[in-house]
Amino acid sequence: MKDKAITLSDIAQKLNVSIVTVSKALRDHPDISKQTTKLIKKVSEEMGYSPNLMARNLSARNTNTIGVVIPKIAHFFFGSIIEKIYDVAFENNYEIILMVSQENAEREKRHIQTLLSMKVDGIIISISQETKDYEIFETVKRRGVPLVFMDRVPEIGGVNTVAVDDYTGAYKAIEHALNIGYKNIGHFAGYTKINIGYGRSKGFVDAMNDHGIEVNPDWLIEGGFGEKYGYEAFLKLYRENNLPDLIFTVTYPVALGVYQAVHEIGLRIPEDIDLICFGNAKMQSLLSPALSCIDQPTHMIAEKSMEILLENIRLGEDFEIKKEMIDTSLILRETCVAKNKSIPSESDVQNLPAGK
Amino acid sequence: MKDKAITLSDIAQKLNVSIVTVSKALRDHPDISKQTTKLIKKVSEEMGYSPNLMARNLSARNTNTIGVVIPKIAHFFFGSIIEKIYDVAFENNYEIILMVSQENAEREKRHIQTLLSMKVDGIIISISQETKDYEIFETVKRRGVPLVFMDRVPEIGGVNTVAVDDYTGAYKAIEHALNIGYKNIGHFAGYTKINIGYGRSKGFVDAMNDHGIEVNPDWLIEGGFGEKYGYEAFLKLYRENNLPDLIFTVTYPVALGVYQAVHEIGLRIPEDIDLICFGNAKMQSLLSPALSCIDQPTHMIAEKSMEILLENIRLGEDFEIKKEMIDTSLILRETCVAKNKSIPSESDVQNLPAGK
DNA sequence: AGCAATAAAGTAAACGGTTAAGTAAAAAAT
DNA sequence: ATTTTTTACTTAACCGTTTACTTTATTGCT
Repeated sequence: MKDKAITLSDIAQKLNVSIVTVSKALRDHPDISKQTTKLIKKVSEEMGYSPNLMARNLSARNTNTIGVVIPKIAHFFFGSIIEKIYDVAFENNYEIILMVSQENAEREKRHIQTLLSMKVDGIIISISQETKDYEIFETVKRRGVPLVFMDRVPEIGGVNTVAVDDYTGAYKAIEHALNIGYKNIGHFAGYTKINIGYGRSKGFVDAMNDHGIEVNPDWLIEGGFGEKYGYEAFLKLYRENNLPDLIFTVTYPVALGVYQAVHEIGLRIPEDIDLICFGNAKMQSLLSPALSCIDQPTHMIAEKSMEILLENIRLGEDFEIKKEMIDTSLILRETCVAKNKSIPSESDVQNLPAGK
Repeated sequence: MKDKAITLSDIAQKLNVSIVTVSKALRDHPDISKQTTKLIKKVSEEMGYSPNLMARNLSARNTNTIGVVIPKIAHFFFGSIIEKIYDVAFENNYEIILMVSQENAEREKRHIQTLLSMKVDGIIISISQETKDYEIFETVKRRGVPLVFMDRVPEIGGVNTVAVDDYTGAYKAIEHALNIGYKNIGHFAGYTKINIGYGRSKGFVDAMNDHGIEVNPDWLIEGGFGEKYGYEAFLKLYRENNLPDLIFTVTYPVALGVYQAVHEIGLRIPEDIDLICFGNAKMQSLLSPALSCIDQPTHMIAEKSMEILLENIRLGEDFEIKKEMIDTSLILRETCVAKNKSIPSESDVQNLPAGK
């Protein structure tokens, strides 16, 4: 009942030529005459031939495949990065093998090993919250597999990185907050072991200090990058009756967690507690109030990462390590616009629905 | 500088045994003694061996790999389905090859061909908006590759499907709307060629008719499943000065588009225009007002799809086609709760941040 | 006309594994 | 003590391609 897949050999037999002739013809090799090539292509089309990629990759030793490892997928930030990566890959005739670590270092390691086993031509990775052991990355380097760290980068040398300028982004946001009159500012900082946590946190602290304000240690809470952490951190402060006037959250999900908690308690944003976060998402402008943020252009992160990786793949040993820093911009909506007073924001043009 | 990857042959040479012995030992084949097995495993560990999956899959003719094709990825619905699929695959020692069609039929077809070329063990697909030609799916069937259609299913027989009970979900929602007093109800219906569009639309129409209300054709607008369509459809009605009291949107992004337009115009939800949509997303409860919806359990969709596919893979020819229907539930928040009057909703327990 | 160059194929080997079919030595059965 | 079975390996063949090297016929050049 079920058709076996057509192979080069089937076509060769039918046409009474050798397998190699077919193989060459299908790849427009000059060895084969125009005529024969045309015939072979026609017949293999008719027979419904599709190459066995396992065999091809095995023998050709490159797979035209890129491995991507991310910590989470059902999140706007990674979702849109991934979407762009897929698009760029498609344009360049590469396939993507996507792995999701679920913020688990052990799983991340296994995924990378699998990618190596699959002989991907290169790897883009955004490391998990818990990744501490960088040994596996050394292995990747030793294998000569091009590697780009994206957004979350470890502190090791000799690797390509595409990171957001977390420090400056956070600094600018806090500076703005101070300018409109805030002094009691808290920070939900996530994991400060990772560059993004560290950079944002440092930007916060420096901005405060540079403006002569001391950071209240009770208001600088570490934890994670997800909603749960924002939710709990806020409840903790609330229960202690020790709320700042403004909270700067390390990610947008953390801010959502705060929204959730604030909603449940029955407080109002920004009157009772004001908020700003690092990271933009389409729907922030639809929150009530619309959430101001530091925008990190996900498409640019994805494009740059792919650009660097593809070039690294092309040049091989001749490629020189690149460290890319992506600029952020402050998007002000209805939070953090005036101390304890909400004013309508300018319409947020960037968030218009994207064209098809 | 760069290490070549270790192969079976390297290990065999070092230990003065044959390649086959190593291959068998690593897979705990009974042919090889406990002792030798242990030694071989130890040595290959030390040497950092990792199997070449291309080679393995080529000769073993199964890849332990599942292909997944979805139309979009940076959307909550697909994002969370994918996340769950990855988890289930991981637990079952399968790899996922994810392809994103971007709602493009041509691209979808190419992706499926690639998956066939990659010799995936099975395919899960949610077809694009525009897919009309089902020929490629026949090819998949003929090749004997297990196939599951998920959420968006075509009208062809003899295939596994996991679909949401769109009709009943829509029907119940409209019935509720009618019960609280709405009569002038519009529907942004997306593509009614696809099951999800068709089912939801039919549920809407039948519920209206069964309650003795005629559907106003001006208020039944077809288009797409994205924000842009919701945005534009709403503006169109607004400009024509022909707004219904309540709009039921085919997806959650369409509703977001409406929110966007409503915001920009300066109208209020639900006072000026009320809204309910098909599809749930974590952040809907944080919108203002919190958006009521028909919840489709993404995790269940993902789990069922994987369950059916894995069983189909296991049983092969003996497997009997399965058609799974997933129930929905109505989640009422702050929209569509009382005609032209917003009341606070019960707290939405399901949307508490998920535990780590 | 004679010989090198070129065009259009074909052959052999390799890619790194797996599976099936031997084989020699050791253990068990008669 | 001889045959049979089991144990522990090895050799050969194959998975479906590609690449490097030959072969054969044709063309071009002097």
